[in-house]
Amino acid sequence: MGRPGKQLISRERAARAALGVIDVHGLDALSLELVAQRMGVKAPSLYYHFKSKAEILSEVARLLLLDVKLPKPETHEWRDAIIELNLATRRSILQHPNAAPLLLQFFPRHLLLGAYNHWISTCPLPVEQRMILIEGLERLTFGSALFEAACRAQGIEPMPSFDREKLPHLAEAVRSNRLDQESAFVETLSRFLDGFGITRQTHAPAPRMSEAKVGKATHQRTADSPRRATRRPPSRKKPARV
Amino acid sequence: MGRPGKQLISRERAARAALGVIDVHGLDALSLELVAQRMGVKAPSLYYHFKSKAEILSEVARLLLLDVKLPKPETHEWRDAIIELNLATRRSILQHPNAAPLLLQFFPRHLLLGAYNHWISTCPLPVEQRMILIEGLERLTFGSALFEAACRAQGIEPMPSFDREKLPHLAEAVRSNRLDQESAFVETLSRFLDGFGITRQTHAPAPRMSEAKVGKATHQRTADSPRRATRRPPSRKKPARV
DNA sequence: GCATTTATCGAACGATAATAGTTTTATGAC
DNA sequence: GTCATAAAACTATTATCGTTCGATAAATGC
Repeated sequence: MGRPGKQLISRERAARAALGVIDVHGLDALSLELVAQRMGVKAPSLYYHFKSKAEILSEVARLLLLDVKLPKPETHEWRDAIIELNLATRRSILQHPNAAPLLLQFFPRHLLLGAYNHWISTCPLPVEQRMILIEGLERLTFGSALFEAACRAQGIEPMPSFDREKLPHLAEAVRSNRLDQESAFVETLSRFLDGFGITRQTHAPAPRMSEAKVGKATHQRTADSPRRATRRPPSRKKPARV
Repeated sequence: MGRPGKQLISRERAARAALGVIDVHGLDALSLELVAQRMGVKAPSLYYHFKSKAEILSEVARLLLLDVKLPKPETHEWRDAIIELNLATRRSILQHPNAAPLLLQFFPRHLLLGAYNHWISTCPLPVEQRMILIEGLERLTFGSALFEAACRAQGIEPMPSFDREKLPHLAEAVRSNRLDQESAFVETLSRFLDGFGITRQTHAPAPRMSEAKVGKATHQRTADSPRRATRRPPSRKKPARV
């Protein structure tokens, strides 16, 4: 064929094609031939733009984070904003559950450094604790997203079936847990931030047991506390995605 | 050769051989031929005991959790014990950084259910919060271990080098963070438990970081902490550390 | 002692990542 | 405009690896 009039392959286009293949056929079934086929080219041509299959996968991992839909800043205080950001990150990852494991091998942390710098600069904590907080959030968010992605990719439930008679306390705890996975994630973030003393900063004098917190935050739930149905993401206006 | 006098291959032996290969050569370089070679057999023989390579990898993932050295129970209160358990889990995983990613694809959660049942039964929280706590700990522990394993497997540092002039706040936070990865992990667990109001019960004289029992990062808590954690969002505090 | 089952091996197949060399077209200097 | 060079695709090929199949010989059971 020789050199075509217009360039057929770019790193971005190839990565998107690969992501598409992974979404449909799964990570194990990804072959360069499928990627090339989807782009209307032949497999070896990819080696002009990438030096290996791993390099393509690395680019796919980059895509997963590049596509994070950032919530608009400024509107919230630090705690709310960081929860929203991590939630948005989780949602983006879970849009491609089959590709998510790539984030482990090819984690593009440099993509995050700018954001980290910003969040650290406004973090209401002593400086020597800020890295701990940021890294903890990172592990929670990606750990949570990756494990749930793995479940979805395999079509299994997060909690496998087990003998309720043999594990009664676990069964009771599972039964009593009213939160879906996303709400549980937000709750987990909230608790972690609570642990650092980062609570919702109302401009009124600090309430002892603040109601109306951002995420899902948690009050002691007595048996008759009316619980909001299933999910209530931090932003009031944003409906949870399907 | 025909049938040998003594069975040469067992699922366990094969999984251990595979784990050995992975430790030395990495996950990508794992081939059935290397596994068989290490056992003194031929590759196709493995298919008498496993139906696929994936099944072998699944067994390897099981090994990673089976080999967790459980700390002796009863000696600590709930909080310390759960931190020790998660720390032990993390250490076990990090003994095989190259194999760790297998835990994502082949997570043997059923191995954990018995332990979860036990920890839930003694968890000092309202029942509807216990699952959130346990799952949060799971994500933190495995997320942290997997990401650090990935770093070690690739021989890179957790925080990549960056331009200190462009990201001054991040640089300052990194510089001020005195905790190594393991201590940071324990600190993260502690903060998360704090967020649930699960604080240390002992009123012993405050141990300094380096000599604390569980890791280095159990911070002393003021003696008036309520034990039964209904809800106590800790107000902002500055633990005197370093 | 003989048939059956068990647990290995050898050979071969198909898929696939990667390399090498070829071809055609666009680009830039004169 | 012409021409040399680089760009960007292709074809052909190789090597590796997961997997299957049939053969084989030792162990087991009646």
